[in-house]
Amino acid sequence: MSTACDHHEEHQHHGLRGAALAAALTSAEARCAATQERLTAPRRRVLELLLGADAPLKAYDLIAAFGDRGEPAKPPTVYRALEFLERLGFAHRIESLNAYVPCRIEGAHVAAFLICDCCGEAAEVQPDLAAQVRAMARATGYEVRGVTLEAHGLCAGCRP
Amino acid sequence: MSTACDHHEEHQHHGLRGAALAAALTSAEARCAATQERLTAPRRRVLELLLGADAPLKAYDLIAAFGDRGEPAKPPTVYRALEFLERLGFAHRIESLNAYVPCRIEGAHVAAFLICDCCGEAAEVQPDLAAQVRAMARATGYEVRGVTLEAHGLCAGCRP
DNA sequence: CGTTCACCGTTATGAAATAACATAACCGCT
DNA sequence: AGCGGTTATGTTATTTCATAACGGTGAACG
Repeated sequence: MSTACDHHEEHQHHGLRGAALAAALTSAEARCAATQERLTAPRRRVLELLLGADAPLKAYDLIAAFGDRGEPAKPPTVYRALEFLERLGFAHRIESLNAYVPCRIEGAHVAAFLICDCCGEAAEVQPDLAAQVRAMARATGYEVRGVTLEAHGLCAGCRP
Repeated sequence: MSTACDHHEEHQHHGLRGAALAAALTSAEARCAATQERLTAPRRRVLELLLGADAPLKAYDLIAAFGDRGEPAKPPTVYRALEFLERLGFAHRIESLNAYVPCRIEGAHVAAFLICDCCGEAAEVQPDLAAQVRAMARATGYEVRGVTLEAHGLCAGCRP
């Protein structure tokens, strides 16, 4: 599921549990309600799985974990939920991993990640690159609609 | 092959032809020779296809176009060549498209692209984001090994 | 109360990438 | 030349990732 890091002790968990998880889901419900969007059962379930995970999840990880007692979901169910969650800003796709993470930085932003190739951690950060990319785009008449920024390397815990 | 742009006349060609293509390949040979690397037949062929293309090519486009008279290559042949070309800096993978382009900016750099979602053009640019990403990384002890930056939007020719 | 629209479940298929193993070319050495 | 390590290629098969297409269901709206 994730590239395990054998030379370091277990990483701290990032996934939400119990009350924190429930609170995050309730918050998501509220944000949906505010914009006439519906956090339906499969969408909610996929968001729950993402929020509870300690590392980026692949689509087929979600498909396998979807059911309550081992029954997997059908691929379109999960892909449709992911599409919705991305559209509303609840989740991001990490292109270079074919994997998904819940959004960790609420509010308007360009999603950017520092990905550890050893332990699999993907830290979401908030770069101020809008200005630069915009400047470059303006020089050529290009209109930016979205930016993907993904750094690969080693996190502090995995550096030698 | 590329998302055609029906509301604008044909785009200028970016692909190299004839003498320019031959010169680029010869230059690549020279750069390989200087570092004890070998630009073998399949590698050269894949590079030739990338250099001649007007837009990012998918791996299976390369596989289909590989042979002289329609015979496709086997997937590993092309994937291995692409791996080599990326390692030497002759080509880049665009993660958000699952596609490949020849490197258009010689020399050390972080590859960055302004991708037009309408006509498929992918302009390589040279952002000065190393400083920013490095600063962010240093703050958390993260060691950067590579950065993917891909903007999606509309190029000047495709804007309404 | 019926239409409309978004959403869902399901089957099937398509597209992208790699595993695993066998063979061949290159290179430096004696 | 002949050997042996190394690098690259050929080949088959499989795995992983993603979407097309279609029919049914239920909330929302006049």
